[in-house]
Amino acid sequence: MSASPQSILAAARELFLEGGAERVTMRNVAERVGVTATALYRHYENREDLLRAVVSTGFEQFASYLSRSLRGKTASERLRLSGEAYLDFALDQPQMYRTIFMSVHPTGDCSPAQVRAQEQAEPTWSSTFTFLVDRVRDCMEEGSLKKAPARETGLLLWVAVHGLVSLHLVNALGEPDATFRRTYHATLARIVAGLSP
Amino acid sequence: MSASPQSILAAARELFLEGGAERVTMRNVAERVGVTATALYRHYENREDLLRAVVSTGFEQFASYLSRSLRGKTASERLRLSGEAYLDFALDQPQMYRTIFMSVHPTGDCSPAQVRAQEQAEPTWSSTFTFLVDRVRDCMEEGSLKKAPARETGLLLWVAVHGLVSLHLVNALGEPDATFRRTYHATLARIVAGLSP
DNA sequence: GTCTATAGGTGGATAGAC
DNA sequence: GTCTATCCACCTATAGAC
Repeated sequence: MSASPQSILAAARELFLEGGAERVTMRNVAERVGVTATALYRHYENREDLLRAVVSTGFEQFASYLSRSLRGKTASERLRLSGEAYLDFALDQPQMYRTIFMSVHPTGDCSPAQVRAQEQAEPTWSSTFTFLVDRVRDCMEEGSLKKAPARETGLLLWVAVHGLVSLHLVNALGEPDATFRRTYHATLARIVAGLSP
Repeated sequence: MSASPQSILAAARELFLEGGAERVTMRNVAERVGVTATALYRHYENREDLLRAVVSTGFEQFASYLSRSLRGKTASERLRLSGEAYLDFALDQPQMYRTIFMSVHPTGDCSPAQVRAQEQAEPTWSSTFTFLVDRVRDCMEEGSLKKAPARETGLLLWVAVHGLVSLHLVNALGEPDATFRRTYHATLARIVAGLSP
């Protein structure tokens, strides 16, 4: 059996999507690849290193989901598509969403693992926020949103979107995905209505 | 040394507030109480039992925070105080907030631990939601909120409040508590403005 | 009620043979 | 590159002496 970094990463990713980070143990990954645990250390320094690679793929995927929304022809269409992309990612990859947006990434200097996790996570948060603010600004220039500080409006939208998604992902709303999509759309529509001219 | 159920629970609670459930191990608790781990089994059946007791205190505390808001004299004052109580709880007991509102409690029948956790959690979610909806209905009758389906408006407010709090608790907003309080108030004010007559 | 001793489990990581 | 053998750390939980 030959184990490439790619095959190892793929196995680790599978396990992660199935059951989150805790499921990604050297032993579990090795078993799925078809080698022993020690073999993995030829390709990844340690578990933390492997886990970081897994989460990296998640960050990239999230960014690619969001960027799809730029294909919209009008500013308000692009904003709508952003909301859609955000929802799609959360429902397609709930474990990734939890890791990126629902896990603690401390501010203070802590363990090296957490410091590195934050270095990855922070750009994702701030670029998510920035992306939304840009969509909002476009809409304000286009006239489809009331003029207001774009950062405040962007935050308001992010908070609503994340609030909905994260409550759904812990089953606090008690809705299946399909029903939740309607709740999501309806709630956002009401919020956007309050921000429209 | 004598170890009462209370002293054990207190130690477990301390550890939980410091570092979440994972820190609550029989060994850690025992060390803090001043006995050996095996002694704990005289007072709690097992770790799950002890952890459940810890989380129970959190649920009760959350309920007591919320109920304080009923002292407000007008409906809109009570709604405002509810938002304040929610924020206070989240900032006072972030680990508890995470456990109650940011941890997965699966819908399907899973391990006994998760089933029991859900039995505890679900009433808390739905009673939180119901509590908010009641405040909203009061406000609508009072005329301080536009007439609309109270459940939808209540959900909208819960989503906003939880979105703000949970992003703050994972440090996604990069604000210290004091600054965040202002962001919280400002954002909610804008949302409520959109719902006012 | 609390102790010591102990069983049995999961997981990360290394040394050295092949 | 991968294996076996092994060590270490940490956890839950029980049996039986005191």
